[in-house]
Amino acid sequence: MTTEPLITVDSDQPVPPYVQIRDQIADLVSTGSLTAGTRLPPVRQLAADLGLATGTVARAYQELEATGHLETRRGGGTRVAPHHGKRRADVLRQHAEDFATTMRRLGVTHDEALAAVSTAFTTALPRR
Amino acid sequence: MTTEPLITVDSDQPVPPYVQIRDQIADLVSTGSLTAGTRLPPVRQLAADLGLATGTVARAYQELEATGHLETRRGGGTRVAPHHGKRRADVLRQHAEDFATTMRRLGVTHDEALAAVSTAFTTALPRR
DNA sequence: CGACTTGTATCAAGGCCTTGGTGCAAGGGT
DNA sequence: ACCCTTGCACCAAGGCCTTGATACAAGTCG
Repeated sequence: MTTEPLITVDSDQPVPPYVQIRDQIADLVSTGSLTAGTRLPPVRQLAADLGLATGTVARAYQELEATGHLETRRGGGTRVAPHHGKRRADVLRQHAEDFATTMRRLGVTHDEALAAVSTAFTTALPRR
Repeated sequence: MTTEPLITVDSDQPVPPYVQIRDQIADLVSTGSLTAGTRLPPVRQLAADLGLATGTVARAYQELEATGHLETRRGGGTRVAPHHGKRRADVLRQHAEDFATTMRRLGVTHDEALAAVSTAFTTALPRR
């Protein structure tokens, strides 16, 4: 058997393929599973592997470049962008702010929110 | 001029009207702005006020009943459900778990996450 | 410098979701 | 018991988003 496929797409899921690809790669980059400079398969190859059109994969790559996850050069391929350290911090802060905003909207206090997160962290069982 | 409209819909926004209605009411209930037993306008009236079809408002009410925010009785109107205290706790826990899951996925530590939330809470400026 | 690799642009086709409008059913209030 | 209020179901119309396929442009590498 070949190497485990980097990306998989489940057509049963309601979320469109290009989003699945985008989010999966974003995760791999954010978690460090894909290090800076790592080259990704060309759009045609990945599209062929997944049974999709090139434009679909291209859209995923494109949005990932816009968010700073990837860097692309025509003829040179697509690679993981170098500054993902700083980006992770931004992503973390963004998530924290969204969470805080939601909590305030619900009328949850600072301490209450922290306690909930702490509990969730220890309890946290992956539910996927 | 009449009383401040409880709900408003902005057709320019990309999010569909029924979602806008649903989320706004959900917020009002969660924050306690609408207390248990408070009666909401009939679907026809709210629809007329907003320039929408009855079915659109009905859908919002329906989903809110499914999530436990509201209770509806034909002929009796739609009212805020009584147990929103317990519900708020559930919602809080759910958000906390989602946040924790995301943080783990990003490889963020327990302490790091708590610090980020704490910071976000003090910084948090409403962004609407 | 030239052929090849790779991402990009474009446009039509298809599907999914949302909305309007109308008629119906259930329950409330007098 | 009756009439009225109110939510619900249904169905067709319209719009937005996504996809496929193909042709094109821009770099790369020998």
